[in-house]
Amino acid sequence: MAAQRQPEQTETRSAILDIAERLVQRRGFNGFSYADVAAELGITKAALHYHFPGKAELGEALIARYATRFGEALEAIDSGDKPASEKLQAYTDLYLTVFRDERMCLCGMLAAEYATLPDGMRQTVVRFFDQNYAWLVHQLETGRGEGSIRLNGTAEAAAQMIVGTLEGAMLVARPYGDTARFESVASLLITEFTGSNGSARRR
Amino acid sequence: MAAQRQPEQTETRSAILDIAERLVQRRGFNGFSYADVAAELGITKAALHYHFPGKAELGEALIARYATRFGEALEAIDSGDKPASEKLQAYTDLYLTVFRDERMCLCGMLAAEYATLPDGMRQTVVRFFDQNYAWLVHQLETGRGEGSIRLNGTAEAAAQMIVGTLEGAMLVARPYGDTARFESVASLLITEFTGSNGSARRR
DNA sequence: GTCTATAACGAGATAGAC
DNA sequence: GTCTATCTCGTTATAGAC
Repeated sequence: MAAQRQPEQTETRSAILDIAERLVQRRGFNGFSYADVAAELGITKAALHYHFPGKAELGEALIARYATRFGEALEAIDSGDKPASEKLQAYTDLYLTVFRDERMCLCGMLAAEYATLPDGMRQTVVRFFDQNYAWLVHQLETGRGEGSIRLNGTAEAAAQMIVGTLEGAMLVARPYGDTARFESVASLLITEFTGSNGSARRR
Repeated sequence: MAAQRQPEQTETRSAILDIAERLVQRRGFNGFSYADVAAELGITKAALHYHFPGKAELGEALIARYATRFGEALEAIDSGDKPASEKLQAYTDLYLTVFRDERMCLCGMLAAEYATLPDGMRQTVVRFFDQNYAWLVHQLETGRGEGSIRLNGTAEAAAQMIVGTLEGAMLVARPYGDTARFESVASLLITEFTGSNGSARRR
């Protein structure tokens, strides 16, 4: 079990993705350039084009990796033996971690820029959200069954509200750079669907 | 009462703002250019620079006008003799109108691009959100007093949740171009704070 | 895999005529 | 106020050497 990496996942390739990911999450897909990535990594722009022929391909690879990792995080949450309400809390913590690093959710950022994205990236963004909705619907329905989750409408509508609220809370808290702003919204959201406010609020 | 316009508000100037506003709301501040505006208006880029010396000044004027109009809409809602719960419903309808025109809220879009904005624009964006929070806090506290609004936490936290949820609902519904997605989230939000779902949902 | 060099284009901006 | 002409710079991308 020596190899931890996938074939074709060179270190340079993943270093490029790391840097580009942070730049997109902070500045947007239209707010960064190959030159930014190259400078930070200490190689030339031409070398970048070897790994990713164009910005569109880089963008798609970015979303694909992000979705894979997010999916793994969701699986990890789901595998625990906890009530759905606590899994929902863990879900909101994923967003909190992103916000704390002064980033926007990658796909939230790309949703804003959606009209300017190449076609391949658009489809990949939609798949990311679909993945989130499917996971949440499963948790919400499970939670409704076990009594840890309270729903006023369909699980689908609730899932859309959860994703929308978390993405929006990140978005509007960004100009204030204020984690407490994000956390208080997340806390209200948890309260809405569980009747309690999770473990976050103390006073 | 002949003049309806402000001094210095020429028709060209406001036509530029109209076009640029729509472009920013659909494509983002980093996703449009002077050339786009000029082409659509049928003048040259140089003429644009006469009205707005640089993109930063155009951007600031854009937000300032947007905030003024939004403020007028809020005043109009507030002046009606209705319970706060209905004023909150009217508030969500403002967002719905924007979404129906395939636009993002101007300042929601700019919040995503916040890290790349010139300083003057940043401050103007923050003022827009502060204006919204102040109006909502007033409505929520009034509504709590008259019994039409139910709050689980502070009015400030609720105001942040409302803005966050509406901005986020617009954001994540954009890739799907689906008004129903936005509406169902807005409806759940209204339910959360009033106990009823407003006038929107029928089945 | 990474480099130098350069092409090709678009963006924001300015000068000066009309 | 709007134009033509031009400038400078940044961005994406390619060719070909090492």
